[in-house]
Amino acid sequence: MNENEKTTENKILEASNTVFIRKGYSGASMQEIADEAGINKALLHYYFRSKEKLFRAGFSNVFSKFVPAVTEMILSDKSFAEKMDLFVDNYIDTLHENPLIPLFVLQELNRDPDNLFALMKSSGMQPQLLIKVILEEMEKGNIPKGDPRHFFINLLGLCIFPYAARPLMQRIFFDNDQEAYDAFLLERKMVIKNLIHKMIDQK
Amino acid sequence: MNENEKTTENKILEASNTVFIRKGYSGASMQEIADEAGINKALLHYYFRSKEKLFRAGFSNVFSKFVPAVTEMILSDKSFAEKMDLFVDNYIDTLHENPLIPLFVLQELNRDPDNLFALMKSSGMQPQLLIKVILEEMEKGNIPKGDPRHFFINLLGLCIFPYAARPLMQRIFFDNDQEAYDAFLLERKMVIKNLIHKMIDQK
DNA sequence: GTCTATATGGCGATAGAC
DNA sequence: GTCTATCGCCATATAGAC
Repeated sequence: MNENEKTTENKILEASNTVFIRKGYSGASMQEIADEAGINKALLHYYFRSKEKLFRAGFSNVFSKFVPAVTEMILSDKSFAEKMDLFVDNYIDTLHENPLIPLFVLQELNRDPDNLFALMKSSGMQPQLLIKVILEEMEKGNIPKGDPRHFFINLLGLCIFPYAARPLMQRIFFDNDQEAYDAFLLERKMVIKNLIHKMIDQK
Repeated sequence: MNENEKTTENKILEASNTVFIRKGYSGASMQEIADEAGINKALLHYYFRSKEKLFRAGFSNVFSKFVPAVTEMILSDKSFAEKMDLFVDNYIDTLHENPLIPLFVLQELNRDPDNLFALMKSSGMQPQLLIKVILEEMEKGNIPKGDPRHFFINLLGLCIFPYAARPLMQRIFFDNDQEAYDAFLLERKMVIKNLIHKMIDQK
């Protein structure tokens, strides 16, 4: 499907995601979204009545991109260590293709947490499943016992932070060299997997 | 100094930080800041000419809160492991007292990275110093060799992420129980220190 | 469905009285 | 220094022609 075959609705949704992610909710304007979509401002309201409704329509789509990495990992019948490797690889790849999403999610998460939480549930994400898997592994003695929530939040922080803080980190540590930072981000797959292995290693 | 003895300028700065941190730059309005400060909108412009200038005046102050944790650590003559412990304890304490700052910084970092970078330098932060310390320890053979930037960004991600993503994490994993999440955040001091020790442990 | 034109309101910023 | 009143602009949203 090329550019001309896209429905107007799809063009709007793509454009709105681009702009909302770039500028945040308050920073984005309907005019800018219309320009990005190559249509008129009034048409946005024809399709999505209000800015808020347009935002929500696009947002669920964005959020759901990160669901497959988790579910694929949980459903696989590999060992726990291999599941973690799979998760990190998938998650970083998805982040790398959608590098602006973390900041976008963090912003929205502050603006309207209830909305975000609702979207997360409707997107089919089930973090409790992962917690359950971790607890089972602890029971089986495969990994050290502890609060699985620390484990999971460690994992997320290690993966997400370098993307959310990219503009600053790239300037501080890489002379604002974009390619060098991209390479660094991909290196992190190995770094994080090694660290996870140390976390689940029994001494 | 009680509420009445504060200068108007100070009241404005406090109010602007509160509102900017709560709503982000675009989301905050001069009217809301004036209300928060208990003064008139025009007075904001009398003291700080523009919204942008008001923002910058308050921001440098906020950012500088995180500098002491780093410098104190670097200047101490303790072992590397102890330095890391010191850093984590100080950093998490500061985050805990200013829990909204991470998100605020991340937002601003996307809106105007150059401004943020300039402020960071003028606040006296010298991340290169930490990199240098880590490299020296690697040379001495005290910690495993590797890219010190991964080490540092791991550290930051582990500390900062749970604060930046708090509204979501608290809902997902703690039934939105604020006290439970606060306790969890403070537990992380130990969790992160243990993890750091595993990172610097030579097998 | 898509456009131009416009209504309506809030925004940042300023003028000027006190 | 502090206020009220207001300017000019741009935001979201709507009306109505085609």
